[in-house]
Amino acid sequence: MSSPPGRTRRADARRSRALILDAAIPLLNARPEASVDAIATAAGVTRQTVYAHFPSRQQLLAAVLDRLTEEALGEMDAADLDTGPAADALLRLIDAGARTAGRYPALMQKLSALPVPPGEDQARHTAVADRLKRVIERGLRTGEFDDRLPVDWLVAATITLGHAASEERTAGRLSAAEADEALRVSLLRLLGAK
Amino acid sequence: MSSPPGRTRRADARRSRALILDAAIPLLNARPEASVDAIATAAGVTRQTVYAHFPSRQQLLAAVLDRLTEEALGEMDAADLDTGPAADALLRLIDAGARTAGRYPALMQKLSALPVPPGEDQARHTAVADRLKRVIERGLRTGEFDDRLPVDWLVAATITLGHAASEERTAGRLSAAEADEALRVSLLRLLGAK
DNA sequence: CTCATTTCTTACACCTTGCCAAAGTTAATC
DNA sequence: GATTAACTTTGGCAAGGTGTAAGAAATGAG
Repeated sequence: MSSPPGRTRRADARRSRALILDAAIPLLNARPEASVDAIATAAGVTRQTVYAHFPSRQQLLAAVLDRLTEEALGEMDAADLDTGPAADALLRLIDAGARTAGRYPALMQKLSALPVPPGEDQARHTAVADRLKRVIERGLRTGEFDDRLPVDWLVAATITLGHAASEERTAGRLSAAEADEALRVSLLRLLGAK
Repeated sequence: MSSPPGRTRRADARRSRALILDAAIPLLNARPEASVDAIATAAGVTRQTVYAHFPSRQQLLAAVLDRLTEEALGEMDAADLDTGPAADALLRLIDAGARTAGRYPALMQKLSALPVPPGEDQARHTAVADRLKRVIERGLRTGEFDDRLPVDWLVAATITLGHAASEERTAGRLSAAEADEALRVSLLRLLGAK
């Protein structure tokens, strides 16, 4: 799987794994039903090599999701979250996440329907949500946000509104500017800002 | 598909179609990857009969989605939407929709990842969203809601918040009462209710 | 009752997932 | 640099799913 205890894998193994994921992401985004064989071919590798790294198709998809999550986290951490008004930090955070997710819309759609291994999802959810949570909690502490709703709900609602705005934009029902503005106003209202 | 021009189909054909959909819904909800053959068997029918009614697996799933949408619309129309405060009507509406969708959580998850035939989705989206839109527009006219955001965005945001509350509840992160309350407060804030 | 529609049976071609074993290659280690 | 273990490839197999087809049997409509 991702990291069997601590063993050091050979260089070509790591490279193959990376090649597979690198090829899988754009391919699955273009054609979400792409077969394992198609992914292997796109990666310049044999199907059996894929199975050497990922026990099943689903675990491959899970690894793809992990990769994308890391990518998003990278962009998120580039936005400094402890500076300035919590509302602004929140918007920067949402924007960073949306930017990554927006790069692979079809893929995100597919991955969202993945079976949820109870423990594992927690980690991914936490990784993204915790950053959001920290910012929201800062806003609550400083009185910038209203604390009459549970923090975890505010986190979930913020994420889902971010998704919605992203979708309205890619569906062409809102321009990029309109979507940004709608999301901004909506979040401020939701959080009972100021 | 649903209604080839206007021909009158034989009684047993209509019955078979209904049997298939009736069987497909609970089966797919329990096991979203169920094969066409499994669905046919559950319906007491042959696989070829299924293919006689639905050209492909995906079109069968689309028909299932249509069926569920009708079901939800039925419950939605049972709640009278033109009476009392728009906010209350909105909550009744959301609740009706959530009740239907909540009956088949796994299935909804799967169906949400269906390929979207551009024209066709419009009809379904409109059917549900229009009812929401009408209520929201009433609230805007009466000044009950704030009109500084596009109506269509408010509709989309309302739907997505409804989904989120539903998920938080089924995931056990919020009790039913907490979810209701969180959704109520959030919607009122989002809509800028006075 | 007759006929057209619908269903059932049987069958086929094709694709995908997973698995296995043996033979080749490549990188790590001494 | 040679040895050894890890990794990849080649080739192949079984199970199961989708989609299509043709003829026989059943069933509803007129």
